[in-house]
Amino acid sequence: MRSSEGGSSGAGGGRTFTERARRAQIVGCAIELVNEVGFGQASVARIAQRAGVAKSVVLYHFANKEELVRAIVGDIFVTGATVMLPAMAAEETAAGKLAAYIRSNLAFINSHRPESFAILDIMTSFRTQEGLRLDEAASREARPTAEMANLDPVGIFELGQRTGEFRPLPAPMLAIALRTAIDGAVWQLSRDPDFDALAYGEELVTIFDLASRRQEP
Amino acid sequence: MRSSEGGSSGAGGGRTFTERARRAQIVGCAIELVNEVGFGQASVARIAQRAGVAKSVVLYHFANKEELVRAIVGDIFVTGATVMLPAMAAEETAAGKLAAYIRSNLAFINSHRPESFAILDIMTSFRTQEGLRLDEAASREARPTAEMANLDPVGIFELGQRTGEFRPLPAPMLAIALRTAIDGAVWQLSRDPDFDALAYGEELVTIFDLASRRQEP
Amino acid sequence: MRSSEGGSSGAGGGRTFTERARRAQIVGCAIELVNEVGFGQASVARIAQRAGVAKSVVLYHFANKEELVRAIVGDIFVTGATVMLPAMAAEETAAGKLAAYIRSNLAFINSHRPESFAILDIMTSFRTQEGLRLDEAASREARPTAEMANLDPVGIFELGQRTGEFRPLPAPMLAIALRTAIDGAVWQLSRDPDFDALAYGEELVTIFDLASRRQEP
Amino acid sequence: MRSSEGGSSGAGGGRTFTERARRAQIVGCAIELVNEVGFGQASVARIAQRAGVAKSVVLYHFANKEELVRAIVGDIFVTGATVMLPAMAAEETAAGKLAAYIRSNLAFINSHRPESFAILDIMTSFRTQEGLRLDEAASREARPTAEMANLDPVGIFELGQRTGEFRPLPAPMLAIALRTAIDGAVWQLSRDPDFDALAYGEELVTIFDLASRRQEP
DNA sequence: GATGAATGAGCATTCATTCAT
DNA sequence: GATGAATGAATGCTCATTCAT
Repeated sequence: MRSSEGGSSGAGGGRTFTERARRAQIVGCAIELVNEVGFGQASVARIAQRAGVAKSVVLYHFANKEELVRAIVGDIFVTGATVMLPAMAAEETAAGKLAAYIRSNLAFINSHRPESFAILDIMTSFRTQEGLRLDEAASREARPTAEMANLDPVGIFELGQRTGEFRPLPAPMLAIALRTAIDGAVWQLSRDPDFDALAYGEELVTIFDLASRRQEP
Repeated sequence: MRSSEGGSSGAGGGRTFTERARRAQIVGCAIELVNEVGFGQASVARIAQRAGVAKSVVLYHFANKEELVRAIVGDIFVTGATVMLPAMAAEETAAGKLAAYIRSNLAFINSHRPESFAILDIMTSFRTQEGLRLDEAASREARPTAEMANLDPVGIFELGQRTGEFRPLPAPMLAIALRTAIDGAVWQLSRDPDFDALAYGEELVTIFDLASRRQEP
Repeated sequence: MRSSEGGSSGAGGGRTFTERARRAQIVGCAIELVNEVGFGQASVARIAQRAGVAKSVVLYHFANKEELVRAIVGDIFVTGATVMLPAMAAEETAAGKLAAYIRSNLAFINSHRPESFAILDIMTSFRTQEGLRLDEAASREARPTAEMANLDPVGIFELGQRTGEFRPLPAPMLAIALRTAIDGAVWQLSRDPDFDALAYGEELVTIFDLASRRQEP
Repeated sequence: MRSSEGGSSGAGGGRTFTERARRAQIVGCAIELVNEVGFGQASVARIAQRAGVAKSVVLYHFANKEELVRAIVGDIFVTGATVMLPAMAAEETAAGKLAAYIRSNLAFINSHRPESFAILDIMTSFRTQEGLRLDEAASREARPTAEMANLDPVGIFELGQRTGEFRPLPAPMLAIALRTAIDGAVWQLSRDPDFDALAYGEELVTIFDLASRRQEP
């Protein structure tokens, strides 16, 4: 019997080597599959088939499909945060952090396309057994998935206002606009693999710089 | 036997009054349901149940589920275009059209929340039998769904550059950023019904005005 | 879409002829199967197979397995009550009703063996989704399944005491002893088809007559 | 490799202390679980979980689930016989043995409720791989499980007739009625924990005394 | 002694779809 | 126009069992 605990934190949390390897393999195959056929068509059976294991193996390692989905999302968020948080921390000004946020996010998207497509699909398609989307469920669970919280750019806009770098602006709204504009790269990339995501990132840096910085008289 | 033709164009295209009414009723119920439980859980059976008709009635009026989905999306796009296109046409400058595009789009989202939630869900979740998303399928079908095309803001940015109103900018990228930033309102609204979508619209007007207009020296 | 309502009362309650026929056929096959392999092995698939229909047909007519089980049990109880209640009503004395209860019950068991075996198996094996046995669930449902209540012999023992026919006795305990002693015929019959259930009934009449009637000094 | 032999006789038959302890622990947990969720829901996995061991440990100690079930039933029967047989042997008359049989059986039921519930559930629900109930399988196996045989009250009724204590009566039928009436206490107790099983036993003593003893003219 | 890993068969249930009426 | 009936494929999940370590 395996497939309990659930958490995505704590490097492997007591799992054996074999288990960690299998879990990683299954998560990887699931991401690829979601990518190719969409989350709606990514059944446990097809995931198992793609991983070359029996369907029951998947459910041996993940208590149910929801756990698998959470593992996928957790994995990707952690990977993303690992890239983005240091990049942001390296900057001191709000404008610097903002640009670092955008650039590191788009670099991640560009180099982790399957993961990015998968997470966008899962976030809109997947519902927990209680009918909630994953982010809604997460916010109801007290443990607000530190990674998700830290990846919300609202803090940057608030900082910029406190320091006077930015014009007076509604930080939460700019955060929403920025986050979804970034998602636009994922959307576009999944339709056009030749889309230049990094250039798009630079354009977003320009847009949000122009849109947020204090106007010189 | 009914349920052929399929197209969403032409006011009811030869359909009887009863038929048009039934189709509208079913489409309406489907939108409500997608809204409540997500597209993944919106089966033909549940849609029929909600409409108070037999499951087979739904498939009498729509050849298959894909046709129903196309009807839903077509319906909403037409409704949206009916509001947005005149608003844009009433403006002469690119900046005016841009503001009108954003404001009319957010007004539509704000007053047609179920439709907006549904379309966002369908666009990411639904795949045709060949495995394509609806917009991908539409662009492959030569008939590129006039409405969809007209609602792409890329033309506005191109216009603004031709007239010199806007700074030199990559129009397609700004179009992506704008479209997805607008979608951000739908996302947020579906999590927080008290979100002020119109104020968000005004902020987007500000952001994209700052971000696109020619800088005065 | 079928398979709603649920109740076993009201002769066919609005169902079409075809539906009533299919339901009856499926219930019949289920009884036979429970009889042969035990309730634990009586899966929906095997029931359908035995009925010569697709598995989904069973679940088209019964919302889920629990509904099917309830239909089976309800059916048998109604049939049993139809035989037993008039037999008891025809007697005036408590002793007469008691003998009629036992004889009609054993006559029913003897002539409806598969049904009797099935109901005994279901009553001990089956649990509702909440983990309750069927009789426990029924008593929690306010609607205490009139048939079940009327088939409880406790009233007879109470009557006999009020009329003075019977010795002072704890009616509920005698009712339990009687009901389970009658079940003994089902148990025995399922092991030895040659067991003389009617003679056993006569012996039970003797036992419970001797055990309950007022002792002459 | 362990888990062969199978028999429930012989005090632990060559097993080590650890092994006997583990088997006893698993059997105990299985009884508790059957008690709580019913035999149908008592999977090997859940039994192992409750015992705090790996699923494979259960199947290391018992060749398969059937062996575990046999061990459970054997255990309980032995325990029951240990109480009941001496109680009966202490009496000389058939009436005395009869009363002792009933009283000791109900005392056992009252003080070993989980065991009693479990055995009733298993006896009706469980089928061997050949589709037989456990008692049917036992009688086909020549080795008729001494305990089971000795716990059949038919001998008492036969004795009572030979000695003239009892009226002419069909001993096997009274045995069936008595055994199942006793089971009635288990049934009732599992629905109502406050049921007075010992008083019920006294009532059964009365009933079967009245029902079997030779009538004085 | 004990267990982690794997597996295939089976489970109840849901699905979009077909078709005769 | 509408529907009841039926269906096969697929869904997520549980099961007892095997086996190498």
